[in-house]
Amino acid sequence: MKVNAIETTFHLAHAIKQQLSSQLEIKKLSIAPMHIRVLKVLNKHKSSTAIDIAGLFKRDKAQITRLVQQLIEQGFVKKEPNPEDKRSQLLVLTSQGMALQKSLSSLSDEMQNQITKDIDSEDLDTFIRVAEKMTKNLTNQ
Amino acid sequence: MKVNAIETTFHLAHAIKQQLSSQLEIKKLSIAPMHIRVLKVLNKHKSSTAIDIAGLFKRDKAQITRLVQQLIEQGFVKKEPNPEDKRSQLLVLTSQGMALQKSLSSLSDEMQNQITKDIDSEDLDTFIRVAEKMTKNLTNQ
DNA sequence: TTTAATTAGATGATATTGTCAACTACAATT
DNA sequence: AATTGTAGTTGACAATATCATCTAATTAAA
Repeated sequence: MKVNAIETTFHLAHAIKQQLSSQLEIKKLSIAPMHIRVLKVLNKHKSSTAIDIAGLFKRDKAQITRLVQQLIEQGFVKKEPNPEDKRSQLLVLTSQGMALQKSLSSLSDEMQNQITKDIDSEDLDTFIRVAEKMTKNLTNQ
Repeated sequence: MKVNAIETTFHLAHAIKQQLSSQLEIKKLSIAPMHIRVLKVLNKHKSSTAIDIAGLFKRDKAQITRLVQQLIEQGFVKKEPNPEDKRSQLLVLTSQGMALQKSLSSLSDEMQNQITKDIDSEDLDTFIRVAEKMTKNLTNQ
């Protein structure tokens, strides 16, 4: 039977979201997946702007504005002036945000281990390489 | 640099959705991704019930009720009594639904070709196998 | 250098996807 | 016959996403 890469990807993405939300509930972390991804970016690339994040995730900037607003309301992120451009602001984790990011990062590691269980590392590399190539095939067409 | 299977999957799933919606717009097909997936299932497995679809996609049955209601309103699906259970109904494509499915299926084939371009078939098999294993790792835990 | 075009971000409107709880009607179990 | 379970519906609501429009600031062009 011919199997479909699109359908397979949708299934996997949905399974990840469900497992993530169940793990978040267990750990009493009340935060949505997209917020988690934003925190992760801000932790890795210090001093990103909203546009940087929009570009990274290929999302509309309006969505990023709202995600960031909510993270600020919750006290996980703060804005700092961007010396290079007065239109934009640098987004920085607060100490609360850093603490949350630490918990989220260990949860993410656990999930990563669960997902990749009994998959050999060569196959895993192939999976990543193929997934990235597919993404490229779709966006650079 | 360590790459993350979760993030990679999210990127791919999003790229697929964006490309799909852009292709649908080009082809003047005004239908949402989940509706497409439901039509596809009804085309393949004749006489499915709402619960079958919910199980297949691992979605809440409330969502399936609404997807099906919309497909019925649009004239693509009809309900037929289920002789085996008066609580449920068999969901069947109308002739309009079959016609739409045909267009969607060729669009899906085109996208499948685009996605898998310059990926050798062994790597593609590995991708599918690994993705399915990951999904299993997440759901059967 | 003034004008014109572009860009960063915010905001309103709206669509899609998803879940949970409560309900009805029917089916299966005890 | 009474209880329990299941199929599907409905209401409420959250999360994700995009589009159009606006402002203020920046950059490019005249």
